[in-house]
Amino acid sequence: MPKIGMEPVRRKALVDAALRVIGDQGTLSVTMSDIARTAGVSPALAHHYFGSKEQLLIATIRSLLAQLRDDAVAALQAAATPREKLSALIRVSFRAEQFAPETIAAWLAFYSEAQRSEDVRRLLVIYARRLRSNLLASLKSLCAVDDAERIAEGAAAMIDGLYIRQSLRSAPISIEASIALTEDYVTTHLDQLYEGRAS
Amino acid sequence: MPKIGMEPVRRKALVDAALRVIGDQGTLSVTMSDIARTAGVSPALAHHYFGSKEQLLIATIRSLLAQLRDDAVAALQAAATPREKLSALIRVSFRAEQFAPETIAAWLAFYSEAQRSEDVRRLLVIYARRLRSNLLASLKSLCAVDDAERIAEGAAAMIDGLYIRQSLRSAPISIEASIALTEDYVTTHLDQLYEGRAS
DNA sequence: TTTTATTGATTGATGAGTCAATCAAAAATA
DNA sequence: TATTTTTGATTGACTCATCAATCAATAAAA
Repeated sequence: MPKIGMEPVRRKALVDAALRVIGDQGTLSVTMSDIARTAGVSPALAHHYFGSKEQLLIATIRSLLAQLRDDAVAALQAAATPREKLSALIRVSFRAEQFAPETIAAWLAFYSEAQRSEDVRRLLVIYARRLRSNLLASLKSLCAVDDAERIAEGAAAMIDGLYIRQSLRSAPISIEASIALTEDYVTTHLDQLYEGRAS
Repeated sequence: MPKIGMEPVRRKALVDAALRVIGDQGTLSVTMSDIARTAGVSPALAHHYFGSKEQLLIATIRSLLAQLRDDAVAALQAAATPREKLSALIRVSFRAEQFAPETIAAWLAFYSEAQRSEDVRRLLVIYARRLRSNLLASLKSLCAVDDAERIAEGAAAMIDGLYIRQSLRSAPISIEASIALTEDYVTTHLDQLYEGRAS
């Protein structure tokens, strides 16, 4: 079997397998054996290519993040006006794929891991910053900078919060409802800036 | 040493120790030894009183929840009007103690565990429902029921989201800022219902 | 003496990481 | 073309550490 140039193929297979296994089990306490089996290779090979479980996990988060970034970039390009870009960002966050129970479970596991691993934390901070700054960029065209910052912070928090609530699967809020709630937040706060000027 | 009537004392000590250790390490993958040592007893005693690690963890979540409930009840009683009750609920959620990094780390760990343990999930659902219904009760006095439901959902999501973002400790939003953001959300949405009636 | 509290010692399971050995494609050589 | 050498890919078997859970034994109250 050994053909040459297997490395990239195996790396990708292992990363994909890791994401699937983590999502299914809802924890980072999955075994290298589980991941390797899902990828169709031996545990030893996983160690051969990634050196340690920690490194494989980090590569897995990176992959998730890259995917999210690509989606956001594409969505932003397809949108013309700042207001449309805002909506596009919100919609991307709640994509069916992103909002799938297994994906959410994986995110939660990573957040929890970030309490221990500085590397993981740094990666998640990148995600948080990116969401915030993407929102901010569009908002700045629509209102004053300090208002924009406040609204971006609020919208980002609401998006993350809807994720968490989704993870409990109790009275699950639909994707559309989540989008509507976030859109409503942004719209209402933008409108408010140009209507009432009382205290 | 063996004095009689130790059981409740030890149970409490173990639960408190569990919460502290979990908060410090940011994971439920703490050892019974760690917890027992922190509580000043042997690991065997922890098993004696709780039967298993799982049971000790469940008792720990229950304790966190009970504390939160008591705080909420007290805060609600001290508030007179529905609008004041709303503010009180928001403030309780962001109490310094609740918002401490270790407490947040513990919450995250429990959310992650809820993906696996039905018992844990059920307890967290109780928390989510309670927050939502507390908010709802006050909101119903201030606006139409369907608006109240929407606003309660949004406020609850924002509170949870601010927690998550706090857990990353990047550009940490202060307690006051978190309260202000949530208050602003509620206020703006309530006001909006009585001002603009355009599309 | 009986009961309750408590622990040290032990067990059994699990899982990360290592390593020497194997296998087959590719490259070099005849 | 046929043969040998080299090298990347791959794994089974093993080590070492960790940890939950058990249990028999001890000590102090009642």
